[in-house]
Amino acid sequence: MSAREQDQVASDAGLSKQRVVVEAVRLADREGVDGLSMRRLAGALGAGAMSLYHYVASKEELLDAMVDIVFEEIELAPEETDWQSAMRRRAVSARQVLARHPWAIGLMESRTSAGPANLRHHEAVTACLRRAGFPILMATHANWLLDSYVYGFALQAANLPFDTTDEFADMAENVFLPQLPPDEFPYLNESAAALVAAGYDPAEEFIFGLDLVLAALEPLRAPA
Amino acid sequence: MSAREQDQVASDAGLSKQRVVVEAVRLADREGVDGLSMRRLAGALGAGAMSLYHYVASKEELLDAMVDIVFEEIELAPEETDWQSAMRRRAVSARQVLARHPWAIGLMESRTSAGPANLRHHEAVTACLRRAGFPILMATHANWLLDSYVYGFALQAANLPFDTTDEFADMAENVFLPQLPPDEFPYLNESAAALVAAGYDPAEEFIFGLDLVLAALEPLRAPA
DNA sequence: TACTAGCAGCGTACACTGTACGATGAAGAA
DNA sequence: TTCTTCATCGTACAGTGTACGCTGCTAGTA
Repeated sequence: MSAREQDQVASDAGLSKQRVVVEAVRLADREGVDGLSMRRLAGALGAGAMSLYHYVASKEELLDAMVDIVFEEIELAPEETDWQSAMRRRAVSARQVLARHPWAIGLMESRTSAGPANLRHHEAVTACLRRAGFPILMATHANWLLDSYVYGFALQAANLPFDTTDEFADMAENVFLPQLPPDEFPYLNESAAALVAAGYDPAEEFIFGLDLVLAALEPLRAPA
Repeated sequence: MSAREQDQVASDAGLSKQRVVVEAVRLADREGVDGLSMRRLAGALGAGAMSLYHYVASKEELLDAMVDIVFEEIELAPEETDWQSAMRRRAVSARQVLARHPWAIGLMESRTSAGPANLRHHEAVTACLRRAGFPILMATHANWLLDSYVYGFALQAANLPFDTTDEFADMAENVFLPQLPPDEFPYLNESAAALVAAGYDPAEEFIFGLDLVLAALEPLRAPA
């Protein structure tokens, strides 16, 4: 089958691995990963359940492919700017993508194989750090630190029920504070009240830690 | 039922929420969270499947309770030392616990309710930071940064197939390097080779980023 | 044209899941 | 004795992943 015909099929009614995986991502975004079953996915594609197995060896492989599609949405570290700007852009992009597909975070654990998109990111990040003058070991440390921060932040943000200043204030006053006995949790009470009063904005939290980490990494560069 | 009788039941053949949840954690450790079904759990407890529902409203609630048990294993931030030592101890303990129960990391996402053990940790960490002189907003930032690093690191470590210098060298030489075309991934090739040659030890990776973060947070303290 | 091979698609079936419902039997109270 | 309460569990049902094998279409060959 020629490449042209493949495109034809993919954009038409016929199935293809692309179409299956993309629709699976859409379904998981809409209904969560628990709502993703082979039968429902097939239904969304107007096909029979077993037809999917012509494009995907198993549900596990489907999940792997879904995770890799998510990685493809993340901006690669750009080459033309200074290393801190490049790392910041990639981290912010990753955070946005993982906020769009929160199910992908939990899926990364238990999935040993790094997909091709994941590998390309590691290469681009390593390239950026090495060109900025980080020795190999320091670039490895920086890679771990940055990825840990991004994934960990996304993981925490995924189960918090607020994204904006107003939502935070609402949750703090109507849910957190009433549930936290002041004598048992004095500091949490103090914090929640003070953050609400100060108009705390959760959306800015990510950048703060990110910039702190980037600044702390700066001295680890060797003079070029 | 008195507290004594409850203990009796818990330590005897009879069921109890404690016994159910503890056995569920053991099963998940042994077989992964996918291998944990109500029927298998009941079997491990020598009971019928439906008996579990007298102690747990649903499997969701069971998973919540399992996550909270895991949090209980993490050392609370000690009060008697300087803030950096206290934070380091807690972070190292959390990393160890999450390495023992890797399934718990993926479970945290999708679980909105913070259990009591989780709340106690946040209180203890906040208390430590506040006493060390961090203003409320800075303590919040530090909390996010430290937790993100710990969880993100645990998440990454959970799907890596190596823990020691030897395992890393073996994987790098026999799996990574043969799979990475040098022209497409020049920097990853260079890094893998250099790290193997230098006897890279993955076990030390966690402390490096942790100490870097702690040092970067130090200047954010306000003078007491 | 007729025959064939390969292949996309899918219907059925099986072992397994979470759990609703109701039965069973034991223990204690009246 | 009878009644209530409660832990335990058997059965059943809808839904899961997927092995197996049947269709019908298309391309190629003779």
